Amino acid sequence: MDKVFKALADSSRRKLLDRLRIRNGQMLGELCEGLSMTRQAVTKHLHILQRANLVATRWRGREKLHYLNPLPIHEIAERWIKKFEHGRLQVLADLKKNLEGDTDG
Amino acid sequence: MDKVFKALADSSRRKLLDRLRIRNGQMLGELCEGLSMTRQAVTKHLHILQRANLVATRWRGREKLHYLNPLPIHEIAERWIKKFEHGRLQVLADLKKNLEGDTDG
DNA sequence: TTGACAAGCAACCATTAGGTTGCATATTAT
DNA sequence: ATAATATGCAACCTAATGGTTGCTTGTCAA
Repeated sequence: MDKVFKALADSSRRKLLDRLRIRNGQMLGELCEGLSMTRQAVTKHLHILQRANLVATRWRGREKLHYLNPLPIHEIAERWIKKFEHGRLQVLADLKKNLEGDTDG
Repeated sequence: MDKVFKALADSSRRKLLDRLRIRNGQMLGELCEGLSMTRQAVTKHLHILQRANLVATRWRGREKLHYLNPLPIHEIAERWIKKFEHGRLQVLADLKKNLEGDTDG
């Protein structure tokens, strides 16, 4: 779980995931196109995404294809974010109450 | 958006949010209890959460109370994660197809 | 088989992040 | 007033992060 959060913390990596969502199965070179970063930098980002299990790869000859795995993101939504969404209105009510009602100082 | 992702990337900070979710409106000292970290470290984490708009504060005398704001988390779920959940099954189907069906090399 | 292409590996660098320590400030209770 | 409490501020340190460069390896096409 921590690896996923860490992986998602960088905007370049989120951009890479976005690209794969739009077109899955791209090779490294394709993913590098248009980015102001060296190939090596992209490689490192992709490795981090792989270690977080957000990206799976497959060789086709000399080409390495990258596939998005949205499951970890789904799990975060399910196991973590939902906790906070559940209490959303409640917490907002609390906040309002505390910021307004309690202004006695 | 980036600040929120960055803020959520650290497990200590996620823990602090958890604590506030369980009991909202805690002061610094309370949030420090039981953590193997100095008060200053916690302060820094809370500042990062504040800058990401995940935590709001309010002074009551010399005590600084901290309130959870789950809205940014909700927005991430809405604007970002849903994109990936939407295509989840599709992408998994693609992945399966590409990993199995195409094994001609 | 030679050259071009796709990617890997390793060393290095600058910046940021997480954490500590020491001291200052403001509020409360005695 | 004084002491204890609750927090802030600033400097400092180490390790991790994001990035670069140079060189090597493997694969495909001519």
